[in-house]
Amino acid sequence: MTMSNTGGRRRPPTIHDVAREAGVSRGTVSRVLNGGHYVSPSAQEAVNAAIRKTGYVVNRHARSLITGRSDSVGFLLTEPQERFFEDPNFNVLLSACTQALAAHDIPLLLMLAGTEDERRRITRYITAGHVDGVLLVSSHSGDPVAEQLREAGVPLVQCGKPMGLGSKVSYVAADDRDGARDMVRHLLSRGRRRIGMVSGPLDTPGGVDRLAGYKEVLTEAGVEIDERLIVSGDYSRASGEAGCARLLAQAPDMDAVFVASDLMAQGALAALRRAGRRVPEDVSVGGFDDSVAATEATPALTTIRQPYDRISSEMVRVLLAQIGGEDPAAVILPTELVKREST
Amino acid sequence: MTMSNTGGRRRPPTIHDVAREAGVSRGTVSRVLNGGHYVSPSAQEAVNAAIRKTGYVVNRHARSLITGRSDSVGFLLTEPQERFFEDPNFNVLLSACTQALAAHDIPLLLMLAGTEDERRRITRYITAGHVDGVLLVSSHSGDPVAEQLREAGVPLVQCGKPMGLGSKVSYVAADDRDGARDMVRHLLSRGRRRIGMVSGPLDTPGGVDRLAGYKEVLTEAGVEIDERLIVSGDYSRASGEAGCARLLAQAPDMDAVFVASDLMAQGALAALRRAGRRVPEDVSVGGFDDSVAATEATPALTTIRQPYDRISSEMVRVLLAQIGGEDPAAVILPTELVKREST
DNA sequence: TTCTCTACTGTGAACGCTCACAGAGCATCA
DNA sequence: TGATGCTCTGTGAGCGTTCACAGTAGAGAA
Repeated sequence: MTMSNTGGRRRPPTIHDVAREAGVSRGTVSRVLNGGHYVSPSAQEAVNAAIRKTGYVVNRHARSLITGRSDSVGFLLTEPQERFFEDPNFNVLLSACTQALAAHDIPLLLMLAGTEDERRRITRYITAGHVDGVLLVSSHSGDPVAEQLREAGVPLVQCGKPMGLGSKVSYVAADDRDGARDMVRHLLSRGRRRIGMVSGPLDTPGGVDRLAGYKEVLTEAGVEIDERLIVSGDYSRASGEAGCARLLAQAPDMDAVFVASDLMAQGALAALRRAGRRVPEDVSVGGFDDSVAATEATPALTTIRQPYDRISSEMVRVLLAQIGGEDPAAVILPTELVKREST
Repeated sequence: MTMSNTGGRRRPPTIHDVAREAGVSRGTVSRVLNGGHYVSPSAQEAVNAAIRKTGYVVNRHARSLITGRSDSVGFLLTEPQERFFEDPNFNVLLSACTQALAAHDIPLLLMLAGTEDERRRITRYITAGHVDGVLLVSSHSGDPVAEQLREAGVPLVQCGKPMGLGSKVSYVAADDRDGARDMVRHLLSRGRRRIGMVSGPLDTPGGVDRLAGYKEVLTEAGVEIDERLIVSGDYSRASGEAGCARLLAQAPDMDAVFVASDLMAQGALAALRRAGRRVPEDVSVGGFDDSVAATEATPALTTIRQPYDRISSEMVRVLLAQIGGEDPAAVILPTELVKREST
């Protein structure tokens, strides 16, 4: 009669139906559902059979209403959206986080805070308790959203080291400084001495730390730091191109350049090509990330691999621990030099 | 005393608190929350003031428990994950869908069905009613997940035309055939006659339709269809490179090639470069999608713009309509020729 | 006046689950 | 033997909403 055109979903079985089917009470079914402690093996078995038979799936809304947990997690991106489109790393991160959460049966809610309006709406949504915790991607410093969430006591794990170190916030990051050291040592081992650097934004720890590693190794090796060999970009391809062009203008004798992201390195390759420099014969190029941009570039980029899969799983691990009541934690993961054609 | 280290969230205000504050009953508050019909202006005003004062946010779990709706939507990707990493279009689609839903205050749950196991879990999650509807990205034919969801009566909108046309399922797609026609006409207008094609997979409507458009225009123009000028790829960069190399081997006199995706076109450019052909002097290259891959390519690609932002907003519109009880609908959106350096 | 209709408001009962509690059965120990 | 523990089970209450229903007040018609 009232069969709707959408196919007419029928009322799904409740815990009551399962209890009746198994010949036990709601309480027992609930106990089986939540770990099965204090349940006799026979009841356990009967309930599981009843669940299979009825096709029962727990109603998360009802559960959340009473537990106060939502059993869901937000993935919040406060970067400008274009970066999301452009940077292949976000995809890996997002995908790996989704999968890591799925293993715990926790859905991921994607939240994009582009405009001020969205930012406000999302903050309200989160602080209202509609997610248990937040995975935050925001490399820029002084993110007001992060601060607000922290104040509201929302479990939070940031991807990448946050700028204000005073605040006790969880984060998972690759060892930027050490990665940079490896790359510059590698360039030195190739006989390069006039090594340029296109760093990331200097209001981000990633930008600062990679530059610090670069300077550290050069100083160790007795190579003079030349400020004309240093510029900074914003991780976009275009800024890599512009930055490298500037380096070439300021220091025409540059024989290598360490670029703080693969995407910027792609841009740098374009600038070098336009300037008629051969890579790696005239100028070696080193990237950072080991994203698909590195393998797609011509020539393929030597780069520093950031273990995004491990970063993702650690972010999820730390977040769930924090939701479980543990203290915030910082995790730094090792990077790896990946040699390809550009050096 | 029991202040937890997470900062101690306090109990959020309920509809009851708002009612007390406003001096009205729960029912009145609820009515204000849901459209405000049959509420006096004075009560309306009092309730809104109370909401602002208490910082009340509706508890979605409680609401969902009684309405049966979850007020959330799943974004389901059944493609192999690598495509997700590689193809910039997915980002645009995902991001635009998230934003379009956000405008309706509906969160998006990201669901990646890579393995068989995940597929099963996700299907159960969806059919249990934990989302009101699903935005599905799956260009390949005979997707068992789609079929299962359709049978379960879950509102569903697919991105791209589905293969089995018999089944009544909503979809939003660009006009592939017409886009292909525009591109081939454009190549003809550049004086090209030996026009090759690297199509998409021929078990997808996109693959079939773009090839059909290609053949149609050539036939109209009186140009003979030469099967040696036609190969098919899988939309990946690598397959574009391999496909174009094969075309060059089979038909060395090829003077243009229409490649069914920008990513494949990037590969084709690489193959042409390696073969020593200049683009566009010796061979014109046309892509499809107008993704960032098109502007990043050297030379920048002439391509067919798919209106992904409109596709996204239409997908959301159609899905919400279907959740609201309307019949499934198909939407075909026009494409646009974008001329750049490669032709 | 009385009756009807409309605009508005309050109340109790759900929704499906978890949790605290009480209590039953059984073994162990003084 | 009774007290004490342990394992296991059922029951009622309640989470924060919405919804159906009943009911009130005022305007207009009979």
